[in-house]
Amino acid sequence: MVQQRLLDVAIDQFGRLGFEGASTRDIAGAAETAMSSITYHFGGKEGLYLACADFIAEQIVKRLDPVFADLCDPSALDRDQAIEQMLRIVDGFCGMMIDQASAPWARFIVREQQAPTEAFERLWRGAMGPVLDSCSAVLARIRPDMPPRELRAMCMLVFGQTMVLRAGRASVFKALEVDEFSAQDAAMLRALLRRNTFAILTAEMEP
Amino acid sequence: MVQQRLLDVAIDQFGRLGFEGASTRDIAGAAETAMSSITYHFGGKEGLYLACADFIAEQIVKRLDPVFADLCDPSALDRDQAIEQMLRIVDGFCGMMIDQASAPWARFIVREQQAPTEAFERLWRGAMGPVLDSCSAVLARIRPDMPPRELRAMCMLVFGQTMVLRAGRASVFKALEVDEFSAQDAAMLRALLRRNTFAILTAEMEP
DNA sequence: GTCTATACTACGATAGAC
DNA sequence: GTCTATCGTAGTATAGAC
Repeated sequence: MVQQRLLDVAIDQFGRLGFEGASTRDIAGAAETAMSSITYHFGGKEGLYLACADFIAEQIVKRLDPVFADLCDPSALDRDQAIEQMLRIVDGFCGMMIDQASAPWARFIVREQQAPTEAFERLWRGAMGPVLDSCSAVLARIRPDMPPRELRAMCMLVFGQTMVLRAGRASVFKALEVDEFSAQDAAMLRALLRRNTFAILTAEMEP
Repeated sequence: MVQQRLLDVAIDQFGRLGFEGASTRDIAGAAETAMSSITYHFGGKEGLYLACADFIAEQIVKRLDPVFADLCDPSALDRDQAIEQMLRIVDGFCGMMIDQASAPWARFIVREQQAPTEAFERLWRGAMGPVLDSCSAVLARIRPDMPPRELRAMCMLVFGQTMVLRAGRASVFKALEVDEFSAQDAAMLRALLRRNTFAILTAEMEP
């Protein structure tokens, strides 16, 4: 499928070089098609860019689906169940962040966050917003005292611990003195993350 | 100073548009000088880019200096002092991440991390590496049982919580339903972060 | 639907006046 | 040191063949 090949290459190129830096010539070339296919299928460079955002949102939802599948009604969870659920969610994020498959998506998204455009709106509405809603619903069962905005902020901070594995990957590599994560590294990071998250979720309110 | 104006504009443009996306014409124009000044002062586009990295590293070290100033010998700290020190460091990071002044640096750095070049080496050697070393030395006093690589990984995860405030700022804004951080938002985030960090640092080793 | 060919614009680098 | 002028290259878009 030409469209799919174009999307795959475009996500990679836009992620690495940015919207302005990527060239439709190169994208079409790497997708082994003519430059004018972009115009035909997506209406131009910008249309291709937005289609990338939509596609990524779709993929993220698909990737996280198993994590959220058995979470039909968060308000039915008791505290311990909610904690266990939250640990599973964070571990799911962590897996996605460590996984090589998320690299192109992550590059694209991280770049969008720095200077958000219409593409970010689509990413948020399509994937990130719904995920945050689910997370804060679970967290609300653990911290019933917390106001909604604080719950959401808390989710973002916890999420930040996993995000650094992607958005700050070059630094994490330097810190661990490696060029890629070994299975042992991944296991260590997951274990640390689970422990940190558990500590955060179960801490007393007043330090 | 023409050089300084060029650096300021270049950090902004490179951060927003990437190396390939930014144009020396626009940079020179916004810095109110001729395009050929870039060749004269920095040897070309790439020289300017690397000079940006060096300048940012310098600024970060300067910005964090008060936080690390009274940390001459981390190995002399007892556990409680080390915890207090770590909380101060994280709060310092948090302040830097929330501060508008760090926005252009962050854009530049986050972009570099996605596809590291020589500029990232300079950022790491100049600022991030030394900061990590200091942090893990302090953390070692709190977790004397932890192997060095795990200490460094732990620092990165804790750091991730603050990094999300910059690298994932667009998402945090969405989560809090704002367009910029109010003083109250900043205070809430700092308080949450302090509490989370305290919980992580003082948690039992086995969850 | 997919390609080739082409029009038009903007890019980085540099030579040379001042 | 700073500017203007210009060269060669690479960008997007589009018209038209097949």
